[in-house]
Amino acid sequence: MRRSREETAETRRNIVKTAGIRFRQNGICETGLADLMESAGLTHGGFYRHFDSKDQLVSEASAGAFAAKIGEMQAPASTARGRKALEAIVNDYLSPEHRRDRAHVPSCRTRKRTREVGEIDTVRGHRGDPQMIATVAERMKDPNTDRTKKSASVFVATMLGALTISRIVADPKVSNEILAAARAKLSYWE
Amino acid sequence: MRRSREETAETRRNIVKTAGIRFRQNGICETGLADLMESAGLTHGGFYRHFDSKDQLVSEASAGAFAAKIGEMQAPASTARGRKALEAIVNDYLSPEHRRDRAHVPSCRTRKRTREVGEIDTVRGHRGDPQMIATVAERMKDPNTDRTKKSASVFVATMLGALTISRIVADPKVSNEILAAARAKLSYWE
DNA sequence: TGTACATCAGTGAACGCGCGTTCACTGATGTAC
DNA sequence: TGTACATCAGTGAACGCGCGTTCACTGATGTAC
Repeated sequence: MRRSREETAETRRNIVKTAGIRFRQNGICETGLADLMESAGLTHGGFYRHFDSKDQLVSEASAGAFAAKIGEMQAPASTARGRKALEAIVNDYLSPEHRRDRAHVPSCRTRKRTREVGEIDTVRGHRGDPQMIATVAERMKDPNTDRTKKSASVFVATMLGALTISRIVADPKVSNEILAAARAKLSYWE
Repeated sequence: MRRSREETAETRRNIVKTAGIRFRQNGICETGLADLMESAGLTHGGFYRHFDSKDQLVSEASAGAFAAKIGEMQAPASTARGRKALEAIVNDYLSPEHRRDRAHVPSCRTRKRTREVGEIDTVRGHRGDPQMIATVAERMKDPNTDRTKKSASVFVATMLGALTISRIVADPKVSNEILAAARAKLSYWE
């Protein structure tokens, strides 16, 4: 039952979109291809008409999620500068919604190779340079100075660490307190 | 070829010790039981004379590593107080040696269940309460106040985040700079 | 515009690999007498 | 202190499960004429 070009493209987009959702909900390793394809309304055999491997899908889906995240961060941030801009980033990054994201589970064995994805991409960007640090630095006063770059990197570290701990801690009350404490600290960062 | 009680206990200790090393070097999932047992000078069949499952070994090995880490942290920390004590903790936690540790890869599928281990245990402790935060709080002035507890949790978040980012970043120079920036920031923490 | 053939999206089953786990077996240690 | 039997640490092979990947097949779309 061959499909038209449009239908094919639509199916592919649908798979990527579904993957984005499932990866976030259940984690990447925990989402099997059969599962995923069923969610997308297909059988798993057809997967390889669209992708060379699960790895490829993971890359594509997390690239999409990454671009969306950076875009989100830059949208409110670009209207403001300094304190306000950073606040918007922090509030988004240290939000309960982001905490719930499960696509961050970092390592997954596909055949021989190990791929790292998820949260890491958000921090790192896709070419190895820590893009999130750059984004934060841009919003600080005196960007491009060495001092600011260092400050931004520790700023991001604090966000990432707080998010990680908030995900680890069992008690949701304690977890929220940690996020709040980090937000407070970051609000008068210098 | 039954072994004497002493030999048996020795073998068991040897397995746990070897596991500690291998897990740190190669990660937990990446260390297969066959590999591991061979490193310990045995064949993998005998593993189940000593442990019910790989999970059990992982728990035991990381409990050992965890205890050692906390002990290490508390040893120099207990001689000093305030700034000095924290400095010792930070220097240890944000050291290149700790960065090289690969036992932190957090998620691993063993049959049906998913176990989280490694770095997480160091932060969390073994009963769900964030033990590392408590350890840091104790070294601050006015411990037991709410303010200090919050400060300590963000302090630990910053350490954890900086370590995580330093592990992600490809360029070792940048990686070191991030660790250094975090150490600097944490040295005048209030 | 129609016809004939190639293409290929999607199906459903099977393959294969890694790796944790089990098992029959061996022979030295431990225990009962 | 010796003897007979049970136990069990360690061996090496086999099992089994999950899951990514491949494959023969189907029939609608795309293309050539």
